[in-house]
Amino acid sequence: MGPDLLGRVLVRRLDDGTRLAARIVETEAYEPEDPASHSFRGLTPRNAVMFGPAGHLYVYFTYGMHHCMNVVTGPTGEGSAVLLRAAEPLLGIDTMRVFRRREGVRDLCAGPAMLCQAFGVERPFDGADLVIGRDLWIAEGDPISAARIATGPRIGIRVGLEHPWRFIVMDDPFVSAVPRRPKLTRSGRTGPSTR
DNA sequence: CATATGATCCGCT
DNA sequence: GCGGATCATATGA
Repeated sequence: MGPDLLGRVLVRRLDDGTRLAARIVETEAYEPEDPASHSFRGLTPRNAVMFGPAGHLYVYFTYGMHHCMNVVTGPTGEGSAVLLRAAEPLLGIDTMRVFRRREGVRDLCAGPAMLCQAFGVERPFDGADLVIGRDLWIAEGDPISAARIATGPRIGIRVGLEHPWRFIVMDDPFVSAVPRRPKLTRSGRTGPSTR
């Protein structure tokens, strides 16, 4: 499901009618048996939406200032979701600039928290139904062939690194920054070098 | 009640 | 490349 969201388009309609849209180029999958997943330790008020039906949005707040959004994927009761990490801005770019307080198009949606900020998605959207939603939904977009999808370790976690569940569109300039170097010894590269 | 921690970003070096 | 910002959430006393 993680790779299936690549190429699809996240769309938001603001109250004033303004439309925001961005093409998803980077995702990460989180499964219930995976210690890095918020669902790993069972259902809590915070992660309850993860255990609900697929197609809904799980929004969480972290680091005291950032929001991130996930698309729930598994059946009710399972606790699976896909984190939306980066996207290519398509519509409403000027509005995104205001929300983000950044000018560069590449600085608008190049990270999970940036994406949320660019779309104005915060806790109130937790549990939103993306299938029938009129304010936030996901359009089909253009599918990405498997040959153009690269995988690698997920970012910003300290457990579950054995699962290569980060999915990116190969050579796409809108993917988020490469992770903090795990620990370089001399020279050489680490992680999925995609830029 | 108290405290530790984080699926991050940004500014400064 | 590093560390600060900044607080909801979960967990233990």
